[in-house]
Amino acid sequence: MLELSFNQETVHKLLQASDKPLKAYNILFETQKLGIKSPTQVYRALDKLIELGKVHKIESKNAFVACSKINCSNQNSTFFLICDTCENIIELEDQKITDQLNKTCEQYGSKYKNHTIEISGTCSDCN
Amino acid sequence: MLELSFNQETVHKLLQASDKPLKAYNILFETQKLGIKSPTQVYRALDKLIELGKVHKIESKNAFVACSKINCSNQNSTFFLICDTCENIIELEDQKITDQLNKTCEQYGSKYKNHTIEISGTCSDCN
DNA sequence: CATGTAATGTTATATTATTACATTAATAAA
DNA sequence: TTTATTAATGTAATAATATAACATTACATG
Repeated sequence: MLELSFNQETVHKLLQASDKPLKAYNILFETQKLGIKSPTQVYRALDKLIELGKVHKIESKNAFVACSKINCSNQNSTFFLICDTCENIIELEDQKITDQLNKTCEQYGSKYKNHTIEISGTCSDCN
Repeated sequence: MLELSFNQETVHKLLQASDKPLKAYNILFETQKLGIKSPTQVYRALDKLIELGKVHKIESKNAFVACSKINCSNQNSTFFLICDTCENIIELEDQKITDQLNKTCEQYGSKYKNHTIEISGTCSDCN
């Protein structure tokens, strides 16, 4: 799996070109001119891209963004600042937060696998 | 708004009685015998309960849990440990994490409003 | 008891996501 | 280079999640 397939590449490029998270059906509409025809195709591409760490799902918005790092693994300390006003999104890493979460998990005897961390607010431009 | 309405109470009680997050349509099926008839009614009750801090939405699962504290406000430091295996969920608060997140927001000039923090893994019983 | 707000009931529909199954492409092992 | 295997595709149908719209009823409070 060195290279992305056509559908994967198409979806990935669209996400990379966007400064906001995109919803699956918006991705579908945008890529229909390029040959993608059904939701299934979009979701399959997204699944793969997420697995590869090239795309993240924003759970609180049911939307998807291209990874802004080189390539995230699932085990990363990634989290998001999301602007309520302009929908801009910043992807961040902070080992301190992940360490703290790990510590908490240990206290409860839980084995940490991965996380969703999404902060809503207003970005510097909007407040 | 001292007391919950019938629909709100019905949905709240069901969630309180459950040790797992419940999905909206499961709530609907369970409460149909009690008089609730449509998705709208369930979602309306959930919206209100969330607003009151009596229920939380688990974004990564599109499911809902009763707040295990007295009553969370939205500004709380709440987060969740979710077991992938048994679906058990633990609601926690940790001011340190929230402080850290706030600090990060400040660095980016963002104004923190609220957050979604969901940790997946396996609980002490399942690992 | 009038008035405004909150909640309800009901129907329809929008949005998000998956299943199922047949086919084609790509990879790599014999 | 054929064959086996895995990955990706195409297509249609449908499941699961959530909201819109509008008419009505309950209810707090001034």
